[in-house]
Amino acid sequence: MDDMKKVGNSSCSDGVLLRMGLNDNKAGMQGLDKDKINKIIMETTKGSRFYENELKKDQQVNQRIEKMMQLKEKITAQQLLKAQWQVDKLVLELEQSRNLSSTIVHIDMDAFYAAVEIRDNPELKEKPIAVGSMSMLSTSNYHARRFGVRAAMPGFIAKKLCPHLTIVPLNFEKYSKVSKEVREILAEYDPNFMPVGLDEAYLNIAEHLEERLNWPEEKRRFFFNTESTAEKDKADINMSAKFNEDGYSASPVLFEENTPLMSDHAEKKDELVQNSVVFGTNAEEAVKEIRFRIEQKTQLTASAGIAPNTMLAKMCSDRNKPNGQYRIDPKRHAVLDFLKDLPIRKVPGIGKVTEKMLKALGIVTCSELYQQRALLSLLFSEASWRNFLDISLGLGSTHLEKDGERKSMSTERTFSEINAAEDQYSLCRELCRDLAQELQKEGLKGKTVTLKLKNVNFEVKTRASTVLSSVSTEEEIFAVAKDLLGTEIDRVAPHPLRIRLMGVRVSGFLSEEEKKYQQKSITSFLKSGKEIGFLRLQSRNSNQEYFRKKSEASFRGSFFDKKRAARQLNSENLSPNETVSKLLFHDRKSPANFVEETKEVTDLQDSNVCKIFTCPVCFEEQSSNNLEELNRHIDECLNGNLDTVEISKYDSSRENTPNFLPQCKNENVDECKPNRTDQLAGRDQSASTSDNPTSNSTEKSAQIISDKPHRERQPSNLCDIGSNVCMKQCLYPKRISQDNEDHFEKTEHTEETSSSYFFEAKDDSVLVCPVCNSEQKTSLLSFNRHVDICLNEGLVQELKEKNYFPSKTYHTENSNRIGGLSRGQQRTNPSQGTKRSGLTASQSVSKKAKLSNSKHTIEMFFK
DNA sequence: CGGATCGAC
DNA sequence: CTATGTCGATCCG
Repeated sequence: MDDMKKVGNSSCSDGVLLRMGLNDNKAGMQGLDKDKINKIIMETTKGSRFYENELKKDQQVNQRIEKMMQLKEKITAQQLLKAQWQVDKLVLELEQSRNLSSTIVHIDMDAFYAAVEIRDNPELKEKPIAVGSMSMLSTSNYHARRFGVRAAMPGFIAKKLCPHLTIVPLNFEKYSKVSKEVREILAEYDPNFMPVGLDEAYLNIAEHLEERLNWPEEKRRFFFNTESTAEKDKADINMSAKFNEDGYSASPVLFEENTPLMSDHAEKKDELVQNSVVFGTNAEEAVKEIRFRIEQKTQLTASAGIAPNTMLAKMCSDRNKPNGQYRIDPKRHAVLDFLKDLPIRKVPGIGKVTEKMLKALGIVTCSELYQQRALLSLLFSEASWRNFLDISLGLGSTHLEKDGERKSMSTERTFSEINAAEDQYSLCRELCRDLAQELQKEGLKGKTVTLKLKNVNFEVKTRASTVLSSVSTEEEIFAVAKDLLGTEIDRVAPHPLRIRLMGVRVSGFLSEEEKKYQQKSITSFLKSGKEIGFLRLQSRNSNQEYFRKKSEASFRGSFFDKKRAARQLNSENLSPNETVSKLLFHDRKSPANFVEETKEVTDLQDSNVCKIFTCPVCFEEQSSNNLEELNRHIDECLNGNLDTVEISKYDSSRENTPNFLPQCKNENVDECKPNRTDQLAGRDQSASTSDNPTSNSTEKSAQIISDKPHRERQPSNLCDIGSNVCMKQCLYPKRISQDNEDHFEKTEHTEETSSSYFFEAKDDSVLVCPVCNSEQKTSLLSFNRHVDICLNEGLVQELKEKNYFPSKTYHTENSNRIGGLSRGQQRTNPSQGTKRSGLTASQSVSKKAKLSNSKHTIEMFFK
């Protein structure tokens, strides 16, 4: 059987090979052709747990696509027409607000980590190298890429592709240092530039260009670095050659807004002789200057893109990589020309999945994306199709936003299987400790703790819990996380939880306001208590009891999880001494503590000291100094008013989604969408609707638009014009700089990541199954599976019987509520069977469980 | 709010 | 043997 499979596998790979194009060994001895790369990857990957999971994910995407296609079938011509009309109305508006006046530059260091390592160890030059570890690579040099060695590929596979590959371990400190050097240069051109990771940055050089116009030549002259090793000399020569070329290669200055003075170019040649170079005043020259200076300073090359907005600039920097640059003129037609045949995958934000879904609709290039705009508006969410529209029109951010406040902080680790609960708890605690440390560095406290688990089958789960009082210390976080972990352990009991990754995240941070409030109210509150002269005589027991009472009454019981008691008992399978006591009674500073204090104070009812109290729940000052009343108030707050608190916080922290579409008023036309009419009919009651009760005619709509001619386009990204634009903030790095734990490497991906190296057959060739001879229009991945299945008819039958091809029917079994989601079957509509394309993990657990005839449900999952 | 997914680096 | 870590956004229930 095993042999059979092996035969099947290799014949499958060969089949793929044969159909995928026959250009053998174009790269000659120096590399591998696509077929060989795919074959090797396939061979080393097949059968692994990872691979199986990839298959599953692939299937899920296929189901999403299927669902989308079904939706598409139901769309009537009329609906499409109406959508077209509406979208085009929006297009007009967007077009009107097109802003071409910014000059955005995207700088991207070439193969950054690899380049740094090569620079520091010339031995590596000319060799294929990658940076990372045997389990994961961050980047590779261009030589290695010819062998198919790419970022986000595990090292051991890379080694098979390229046995001579040298893998250099990561050295973040070094990269950071180089990055800093580069940033020093960038800051001269735009003090507000926006770094992205260590190797990329956006600049808005509009101001610089203006000033630059008046700069004397000497200010634009830069010298070659002369103190040199042999290598460096060589580099310099190459450099000057390159810039010489670039500098004089008929640059399209004709349509430049900032046309350089004639003299700029004329003198350059002479200056070169003197070991220096003078750059012109236009954007391209300025960017060449930046790249030149970067190379002189760091011996590393960068690529750059220049365009009217960030999206375009980024795509431009990709164009002439490595060590090149490209500019899109700030003209509408230039933008559209650039996009015309550009594959959507090149667009930042369009990843593997979106690409595949759009491809199913026949959309590959940006112009096709535009052509299908009406259809897309019916098939995708509003955020999505608006984004698509922006893309196809070449619209993007024309200014660089400061990083907003961070929204979450997390840490996670991958390890070889851990299945002992005890180890899992201590690991969890460790993660909480690290996280707490980082949180405190930034003075953050959050209300939501999320636990992330990945089992040995690579299935990822997250479990979150939001508490009332914010957490920030190890103990506080762990108090929440351990419960989440506990529930997951219970869930699979008596089988062990077999995990390969655990992570902890804290989110829902308090705003500055809230922090101050909390601080003030707590301290004043406690101070009040102290002045009353309260004594600590509470026994732990009574605390616990009070605690439980409160929790039962409190909002959803979310904070004081009902399961706490159960968990207390359950955790005795851990080392009793340490764990139980630590798990349960450590939280002197945990949220619980607050309640304790509350009780202590409020218990002292007969005290008669005059003080103003601030309620720790609603933060309101209490007019009464009567402790009994205060006590009652707090009780009320804890019981009833929580909703109010929650809501007000919700309101203040959430922006409303702006809706730019004029109201969909055409009731006489059929529903705009099969399913989501709500999204077309905007919630935005913009003036236009009142002015134009029936915005049916095109003239009317044109009217609407000209009424507010230069209305700033509100970008789909809400932050763009957010209220915090004015907040002058320094750029603080969001990344946790973690330098501990050498066996848990932290990697960073800088280029061509996207994990798309995995079976991505970019070619469009139709795959024909060598067994059943049918054309397979699926991905290589699915194709592979198909052939496997074909090779074994019996298996096919069996799978069919077990309903493995879920295109038809299977129902949720509420008995398998793995995710803790109580999803009853209030829906009896049979068509619901089709509605389950977006399988959640828990759902797919039930699916799998069903497959196995419910013999085992969860066990097999964590097997 | 919680959970999953996507996408970026 | 051996398939990352961190973050934001979005969608759905």
